[in-house]
This record gives sequence, C-alpha cells and structure tokens, in this order.
Amino acid sequence: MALLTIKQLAEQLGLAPSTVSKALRDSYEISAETKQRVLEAARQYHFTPNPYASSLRRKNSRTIAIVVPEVEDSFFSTAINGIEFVAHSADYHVLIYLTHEDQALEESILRELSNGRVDGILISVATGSASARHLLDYNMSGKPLVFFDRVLDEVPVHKVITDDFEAGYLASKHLLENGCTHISFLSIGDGLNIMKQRFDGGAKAVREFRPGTPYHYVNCSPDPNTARILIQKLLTSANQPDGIIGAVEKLAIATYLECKSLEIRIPEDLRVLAFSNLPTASLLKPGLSTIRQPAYEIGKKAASLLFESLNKNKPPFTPKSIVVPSVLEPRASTLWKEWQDHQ
Amino acid sequence: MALLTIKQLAEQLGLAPSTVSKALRDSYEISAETKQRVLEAARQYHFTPNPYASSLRRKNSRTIAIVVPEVEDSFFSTAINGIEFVAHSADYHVLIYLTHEDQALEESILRELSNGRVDGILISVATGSASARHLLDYNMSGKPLVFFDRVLDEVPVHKVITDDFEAGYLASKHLLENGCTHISFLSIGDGLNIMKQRFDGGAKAVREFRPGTPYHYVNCSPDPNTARILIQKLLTSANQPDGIIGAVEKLAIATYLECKSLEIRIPEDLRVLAFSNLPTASLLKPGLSTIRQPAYEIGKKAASLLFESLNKNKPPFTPKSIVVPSVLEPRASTLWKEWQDHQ
DNA sequence: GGTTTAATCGAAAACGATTTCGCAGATTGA
DNA sequence: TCAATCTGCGAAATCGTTTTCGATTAAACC
Repeated sequence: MALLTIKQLAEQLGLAPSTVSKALRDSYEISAETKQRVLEAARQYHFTPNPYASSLRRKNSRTIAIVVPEVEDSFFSTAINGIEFVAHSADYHVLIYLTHEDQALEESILRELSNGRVDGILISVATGSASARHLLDYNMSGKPLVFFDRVLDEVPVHKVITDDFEAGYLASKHLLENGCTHISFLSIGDGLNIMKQRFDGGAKAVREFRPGTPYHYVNCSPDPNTARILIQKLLTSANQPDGIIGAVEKLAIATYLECKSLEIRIPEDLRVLAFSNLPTASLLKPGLSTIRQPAYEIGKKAASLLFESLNKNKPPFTPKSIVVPSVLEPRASTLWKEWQDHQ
Repeated sequence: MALLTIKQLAEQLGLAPSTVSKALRDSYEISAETKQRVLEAARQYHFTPNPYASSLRRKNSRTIAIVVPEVEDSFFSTAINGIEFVAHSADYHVLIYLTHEDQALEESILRELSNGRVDGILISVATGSASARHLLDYNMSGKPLVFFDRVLDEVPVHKVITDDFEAGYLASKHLLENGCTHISFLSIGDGLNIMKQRFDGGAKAVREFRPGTPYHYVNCSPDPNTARILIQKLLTSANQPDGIIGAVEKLAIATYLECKSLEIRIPEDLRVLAFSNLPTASLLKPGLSTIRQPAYEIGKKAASLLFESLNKNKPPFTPKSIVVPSVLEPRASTLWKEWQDHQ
C-alpha cells in the first residue's frame, strides 16, 4: 500500500498541493472552511506528510539523539525515561545511541550525527581520557548539544549535573563516621569528570575528619567482569580496605558479588557505599547505602534545556550548568557503628 | 557552519553531482581513480550525504523503531541493548518509543510510524485488552514488524518469545514442591498473551501435582504504586497466599517491599518467585528465585529477523515464531523445604 | 466609478540526493 | 575502415514537501 502524498490528497480535494500544505499547518492564508475540509480529508485518509521530504525542505528533523554509554543501568534508563517524556511532549522523535564506553565509537556517532539527522544531542560521555574534539566540532556546527551527568568542562554548552564533589564528600564522611580506616574509591576509568569530582570530594572529607587515613583511587574497568577481578584483587590484597565507595551502580553490584564469593561480611568487614539508583538497594543483603541521583529530573531538565536552545533563534549563548542535588541514603551496608552498638 | 552538499563537493572536484554520488556508492560506472579522488575529498571535508534527501529519494530510512512499554526494567533495557547491537552492526539508526503501558499511546505511535519514518518496527506490546487494529494496519503497509516477548497472536509476523507456558509450569511446580498450598499469580494486566501463558502453565502444574490447590490470578496494575496497594491487600486478606509468582520484575520488587513493611518473612511465611532479569536477584534478602529470560538474545534475534525481512524483497512470507527458553534459577526466596530441613 | 486593500488560492522553485538515460570518446571486431 | 561495443561521465528528472511570489476576485475606500 503506497503512501498517500500531499499531491494525491490535493487532487482528491480539487486543491493545489500548496494549499493543502498551508491548510495543514494552519496558515492564515487559507479560509476556515477550506482548512476544515482539508483537515477532515487528512484524517479520513490517515494522511501524514512524508517526514523526510518535510525535513529536507524545512531543514530540521524534529528528532533528537540520546548518546549514552549504556542502557542497562538504572541511572541511564531512568534518565532516558525523563528525556523521552519531554521529547514526546514536544512532539519530537528520539534516536538512541550506545557508546559502550568506547571513545572511538562515540566519535564516529557524533560525526555521523552532524550531517543534520538530528536537531540536537543529549549526551553523557564515555569514559576514557581522549579529546573532546568531536564534541567541540559538533558544537561548532551550531546545533545544540546538552550534557548530562558525565560532562566535559571544555565544551561550552548547557550541562545538567549533580553536586558530585559534595556527594563524594558526604560519602567519605559517612564512611569515616562509621569506623572506616582505609577507604577505596572504585572508579570505572580516568578522565571522567564525575569520577574526579567524587573522588576529590571524598579526599576533602578525609582531610577534614581523619587526616592521614588511607584513601585510594582504584581504577576498575567499565567491564563488569574485569572489574570483578580487580575488586577481588583489591579485597584479598595485603592492605585491603574496610570501606568502599563505588562510583557507579555496576561497581556496587560487582563488589557485593565478590564479597559474597569471598565471604567478606558487609558491613562488619567492609562497609560499602555506592553512587547508584538501584530500585532494589533497600532490598539487598545488606541494604545498600547509596548516593541516589535524581535521574528522571536530570533527564527532564537536560531535555528541556535542549528544547530551549532549539526554540531560541541564535541568542547570545551563555551556557548554563544546572546542579541538582543527590541524596545520601544510608542503609545497613555502612551502618557499622549502629551494628556494633547493638552487640 | 552550513553543511557541505554533494553539489559543492562535486564543484570542488570538477565533477558532476551524479558522478560523485555514484562514486560514493561504488558504482561500476565510475573509474577506480575517480572513485579514489572522490572518497578522499569526502573524507577530507567530512562529507556525509544529507540523510533526509537521501531517504526521500531512495524511499528508505536506514532507521528502525523500538516500541516498548518502558525502559526502566532489566528485561527491556537488556533487550534494547541486544537490538542496538544488531542495528549498529547493520548501520541502522534506532528510534525509541515508550508506550508506558498505554494502548492509546501505542496506537498513535504506530500510526505516526506508518508514514515512512522507519523501515521497520520491533515491538513489545502494552498491556490492555484493546484491539490489534493498529498493528494489523501497520503490517498491511508492507513494512516489516517483529514482536518480541509480548506478542499479539492475531498479527501474522515474526515473533521472538520465550516458552512462557512451560516457564509458568515450572514456576508453579517449584512452588508446590516447596510446600506452597495457596499460590497467587500476580499479573500486570489482562489481555497480554504472556500473562495468560504463564498463568495457564502454572495451572497445569497445580492440576498435575496437587489438584485442588488454590491458585489465583491477581490482576495488579502496571503502576508500581497501585500494584503495591493491591499486593498489600492480598497479603493481609483472610486467605492470603503462601506462594507468589510475579509476572514481571516490578511486581517482584513491589512484593518484597510490601513484605518488608508488613514484616512478612520470605520464604517462611511466603515464597516468592518472579519472572525477572534483575542483576541483583542473588543479592537480595533473601535471594530472589527467578525465571530469567535471555533478554539480550531475544533482542538480537528479533532485530536479526527484522533485518532479514528488510533485505529479502517481498518473499512468500511465512511468519516464524522463535522460542528461546527461559531458565528457572531457584534461590532462597522459595527454598522453604531446605530451610525447614535445616531446622 | 476607479483604485486600494484584503482574502484565497495556485504555479513554480526550492531542499539535496539518486537514478535514468544519453552522449561522447575509446576500443574492439570483421 | 566502418560499425558495434564499451567506458566514463554528465544532464535532467525525480522523490514529496514547503515557501515564495503572484494572480484573481471581492470588499472597501474616497
């Protein structure tokens, strides 16, 4: 069944294609009754304009792209949900691209997207210390780009982030308050802004509350399997930590799994705190203390900023950085003090 | 920075646009050395053809759509990952649409997508007993459509599913073997094929192994909050069950949360088994027994079938139904017998 | 009544790529 | 040597919309 074209619809109505087009877009040039007729016919025949012809002519696509490292992660899936909500409300379509934490892949995706396929991009960058060239280049194309969560400071665009430094500070403070004397910060890779912020925040807490306490940055891998191996090595090493801050959800899960197989008790032997949006955090054994990010809000805000840029016609652009606070949710996995008191 | 067009590139090269186009698509009409020249220039200037002009002319979009109820669910996010893998390999773009279990929304999405925006659709349908009209209509348009997991039998297209009846049977059998005398099957809504299959499979096990055992279908809501309220009502009712089969991940989480707040012990007071792909199943308190679906494989298979249809030029079409087996992973949440023996 | 002005609509030119078709010049075959 | 074939490329039509720019008629003004 070939699709109906505006030309055929016009013929049916005894009108010119241009008239039909204008009627459909509610142009002032067309009389109310003609509009009525056109609308009715369009509905009757289920006519919708060919999106590609339309995009070609209008030079926009009513489509945005989400570029994220992965989708099997509560933070990202929730953020996507928030983005989709806003996009759908604005009657935009959403393309999704996964970088799998691969810089080269991220680059090729961004190069490809700069050919006009999308009107704008929402991105949370992959780990890896490579350059921001591809993002700067995309930005130069004049089409809006908004970062969320994992940002690159050197690119002057809107950003929606959480107070990572502060959250890292609170995380570390919380562990210290619960008797930790040796904290390891588990990261998924260098070069990622949020990793540095979270780690540095933790360092500040150590300096303030118990200076000299060992506090190490452990570069695990984004790959769960190799991460587990590294965590195992860490937990069985001579100076294993008694407190862990997992920078992302996957590292928390890996830590729990490894503790289970090594029979390391949480929180007795090891206190665990993680940046995570796991819906099951409170149901784990023991309940996982988390720094929860408002993922849905972040997604919505980032998308809103994108559409804001999309609708403003080339203003004097001053990039905003919106910071939405994360919250520390202490649970059994870190409540060592309480646990001790109860004995 | 305005985008480079093929015309401008041709001018740079002293060639006609048609020649450049043909060279880029490796046409036999163009000499090797000209191709070389064109390719080089294209790379140098970062030229990629305008996708909308291209799609308009070629009447295809190199884009597919994923239509799913939600993305904050391990099954769907993993399936999406599998789909994306295949799509990316085939150099296709992926649009994502969320129906939020809303039939009307699903309909409007499918109507919209039938205007040629995508070359094909992968869908897992929303709950609700409404008609399959929109899917039948889309199918009539001649563009391929593939179901995964949540299928509609009346639409004659490729489907990738799991052995739901069998899995329901195993689930129910497992609960009976672990001392359940009253089983409730928690569904997220009527009219969904997989719900019926899973429930009916369970009924068969009851008939076979302990006929007469109360076995009820409980229609919870897809909305977590109302689901929790209904579950609470169930668990505090006069004849509350001692065994629960959760049809989807969210219901398992809701059940656990509710048990926690009602201080119902799992598995002592209630055994819980759920269709779920939770990565934390083994880490819960107690470990959640699951029926795990091979979500990634399902996604990959479904996408492969779609591309198969896309590449075949209108064959005598016979819809395939691929069934990939789920696996029962028993954990502490149902191991009542063992627990008893240990006392 | 003649001239503005407004109100509706249509013709035709884009948008940027692809494809058909034809045209040269070179090569081959008899 | 002349026709037939082959090679390599370009001109122009086309995909389906949107938009610009007139054109036509009717209403309004002086």
